[in-house]
Amino acid sequence: MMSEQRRLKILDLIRHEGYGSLEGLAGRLGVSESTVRRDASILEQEGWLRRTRGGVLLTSSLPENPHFRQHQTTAQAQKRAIALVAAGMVQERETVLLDGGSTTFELGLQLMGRNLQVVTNSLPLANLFSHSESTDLTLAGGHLHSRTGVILGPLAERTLEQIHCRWAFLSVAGLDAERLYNDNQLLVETERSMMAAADKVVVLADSSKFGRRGMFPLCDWERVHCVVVDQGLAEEWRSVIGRSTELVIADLSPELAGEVGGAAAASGSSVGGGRDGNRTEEV
Amino acid sequence: MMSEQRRLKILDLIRHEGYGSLEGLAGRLGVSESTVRRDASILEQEGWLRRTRGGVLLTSSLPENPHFRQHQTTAQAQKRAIALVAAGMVQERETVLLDGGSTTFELGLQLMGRNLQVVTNSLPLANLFSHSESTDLTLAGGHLHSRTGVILGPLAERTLEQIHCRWAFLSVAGLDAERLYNDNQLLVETERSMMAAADKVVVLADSSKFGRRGMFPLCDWERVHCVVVDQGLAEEWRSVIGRSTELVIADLSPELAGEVGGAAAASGSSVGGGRDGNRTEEV
DNA sequence: CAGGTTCTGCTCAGTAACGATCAATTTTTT
DNA sequence: AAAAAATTGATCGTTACTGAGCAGAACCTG
Repeated sequence: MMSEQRRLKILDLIRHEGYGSLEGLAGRLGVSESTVRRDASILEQEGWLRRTRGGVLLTSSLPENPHFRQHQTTAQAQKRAIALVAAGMVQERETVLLDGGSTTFELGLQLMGRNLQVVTNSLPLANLFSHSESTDLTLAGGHLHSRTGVILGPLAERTLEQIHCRWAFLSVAGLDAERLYNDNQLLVETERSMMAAADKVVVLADSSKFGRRGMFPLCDWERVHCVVVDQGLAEEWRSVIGRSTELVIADLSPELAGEVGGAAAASGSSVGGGRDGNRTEEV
Repeated sequence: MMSEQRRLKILDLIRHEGYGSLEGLAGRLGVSESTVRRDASILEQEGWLRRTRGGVLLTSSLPENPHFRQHQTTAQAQKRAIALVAAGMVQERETVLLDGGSTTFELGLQLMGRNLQVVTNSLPLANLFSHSESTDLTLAGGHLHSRTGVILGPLAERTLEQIHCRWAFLSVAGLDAERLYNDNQLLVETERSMMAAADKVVVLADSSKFGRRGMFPLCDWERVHCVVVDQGLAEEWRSVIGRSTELVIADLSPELAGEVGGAAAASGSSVGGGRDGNRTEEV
């Protein structure tokens, strides 16, 4: 039996019950307990589940789609933590605009199966939602940037002009005290259209992005209502973000990871922002 | 020659389960494990699947799509014959508009690797070309019809209004002596936009579609420059098609069925059409 | 708090799978 | 028809995964 497939099966097995004992899993999978223990450690590192004594606990709601487990990067767990918080902001039947990028893809995974209207310019995200019964999907038209799988250009902007959403979740290549950046001219233009189309603009950025600048400036902080970042963010940055932007830290602490249902909301802690910040979200 | 087909078959085989062991695939394909291992590496490089120890996993970027499922059914062979003829019409560096549907998907397979600008409203086709270096891809925006993987609606039409192509290859649900039909209102509207955007409108229809009517009329024959059909077409139909439309029969001669590369041109024989037909294509 | 039990991380040897290589075969070109 | 190229399958040394065993830590239980 293949290890990767077995790990998928472990996730599948605990999806419904939310918990699985090491012994039980070993029996059901036909492998030794050592192996399950090892798998559990790996899956925990990747942020899929949390180990408890004698078993494992699901941390995030998993999509039905069996092909969701992408190549695992070290930053994957952080990205998932960010995605969990962001998913908690969104309420049923709202409209959500999703940018391309690995973190927004994680958010897509968390949003699967919910009753939403999703708009995206990302081909991987479109594939993710393409079979979903509960989620309505609208795709931006335009030129496909083949390396990243993102649709860009004037046509995409034209599409986005026709649309209004409650939320826009964006990726960036970097951000500093003044503004945000991305590395592709067309992408920047398209993202501006996204920001114009949404009530609330949320930027998803892992902590490594802070202090890094991209080739093209995207916008100033005033345009961004909220930025979600992992707990790796250095202290000095927590006060730097402009006063109109709320800063949300997505911790990956154990007791919070235990929250199983879609209600992963409470796992973020708002720390930044100024007196007049947009604190409307119950994060 | 054989290898490319075998790789397609590997994708086909793992599409159902989402994974496949090297050993099992080798057995089912009747080749050695070494060969499967090589194929798997190639397919992984192309982004179709992910290798794991002992087997392969389908990549999330390629959703289960029904067009692959039909192995070598007779319908499949006919569709491929039609696609081969259609692919032969297109010259390098031209612009091609591809509708959704199983036959146009086959055409997409035939066009892979060629130097073209492709426009489509089909998610499966977008995925097909998304890895391609040689083909530029533009996607129509709009609402994704999840059952068929096709993008429809006013937004798509808005996108298509901005575009002009040399060729439009369309699918239909049925056609009779007067006009062509499809079964979805939105699809019909979108296809009309496609027809308006192209110099040459080519309909790909296997012979079973003739005499069948769909729910919504699409257009009359005057709007269609060419229709490609398999050799199963009954004699009585060959003279019925309107005089402005060229009828091309795609024969399924053995040596042609093997032709995979682009140069499948000579396999069609033009028989229908009237005195003033659009005979510009060298089929 | 003591004692027993369970669980854990770790090491280690056996095994299965891997990539690289090369000869045999088929296909294509000259 | 001969030469060249590509493809295939077998072999081999290396790598990665697996399961068992073991010492110590964590968890009841009285």
